Amino acid sequence: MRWEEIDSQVCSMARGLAIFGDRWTLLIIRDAFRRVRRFSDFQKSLGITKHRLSDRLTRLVEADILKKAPYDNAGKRFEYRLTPKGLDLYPVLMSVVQWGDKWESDTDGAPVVYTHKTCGNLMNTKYVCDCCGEEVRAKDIEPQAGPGVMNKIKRGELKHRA
Amino acid sequence: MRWEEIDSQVCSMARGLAIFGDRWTLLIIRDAFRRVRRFSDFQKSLGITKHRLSDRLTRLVEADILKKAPYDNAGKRFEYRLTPKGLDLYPVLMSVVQWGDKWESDTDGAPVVYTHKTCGNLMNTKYVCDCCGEEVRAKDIEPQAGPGVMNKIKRGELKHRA
DNA sequence: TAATATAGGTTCTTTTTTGGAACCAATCAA
DNA sequence: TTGATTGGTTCCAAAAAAGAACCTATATTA
Repeated sequence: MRWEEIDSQVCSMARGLAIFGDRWTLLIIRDAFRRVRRFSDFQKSLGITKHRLSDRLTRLVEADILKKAPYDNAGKRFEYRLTPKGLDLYPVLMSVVQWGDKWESDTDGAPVVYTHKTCGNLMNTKYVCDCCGEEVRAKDIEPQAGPGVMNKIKRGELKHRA
Repeated sequence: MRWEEIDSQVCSMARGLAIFGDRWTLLIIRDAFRRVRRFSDFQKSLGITKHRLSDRLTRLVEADILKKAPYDNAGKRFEYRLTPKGLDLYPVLMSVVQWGDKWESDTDGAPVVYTHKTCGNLMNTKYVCDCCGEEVRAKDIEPQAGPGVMNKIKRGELKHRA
């Protein structure tokens, strides 16, 4: 399968990865959360080539994850800021960080720690069921075809999987 | 910067992405969670070329995310199963899925829904502070240099960032 | 005012990574 | 015994990424 076709899968992960499943995109978004906003600052922070950065920023704007806002009087220079859709990626980033802290830290420990302003404590994050509040584990979860699949089957656009 | 150097950053996200920050790897892991275990089944499910799949499986085994286990008598055929380190990626996958469900679903709705066996309800996941239980939002969080950075600064291996 | 610097790119060339097809050896099933 | 299946490897062409040079419009400095 060609990569461009990957988001045609009826799968939210494939659709997500079609947008940020590459080397740099999530690192750009990470920087955006750290309040990096300008082209040159992204470049300094990441060590990415200008060409790549330009391309990725354009795609992120097209995907409505970043938006451009002029910041000089002439209106010819822009900064890139997270949209609500982009801000919503926070759990994705934090879950990667959390995993990396646990499994890929060297003996010095986690590179960054987080204080939760709301409660004042150093924070670890937990992934919970929003209904019972219990921590989510793969084995406790039963996936089933949802409306995005069922409706397509009804209309004959998708075949039943065995 | 060359991509191979990316995991030299003192950043848990960069280190994670060095392992699964490419087109296919997270989709392979997604399939592993769906109990896909054999080479040919991964291939059928993903539409990835054999070459790529072979390479990615090898890397995932090296990264201790999958392990090979023989499944025929002669011990010459293997299946790939998630290790504890691999199983720990569940929140990463689910946070991508959750985001995709919200922002990239077509009008039919989410492709897959999840029942939480523990409480019996259809589940949405929530990312919370493990201390106060409140949902985590970017603006409530104050990142600070952690031991992984501080210890290196003490030993003079890293410069202070402004 | 001229020269220089900076931001935000684009263009060009080389290297690396993919995709696709063909091939291969070991097992299995008819 | 023949053919199919599994789990790959090898080879080539196409696409994507890295690196450097170049470009244009402001802003700054001499």
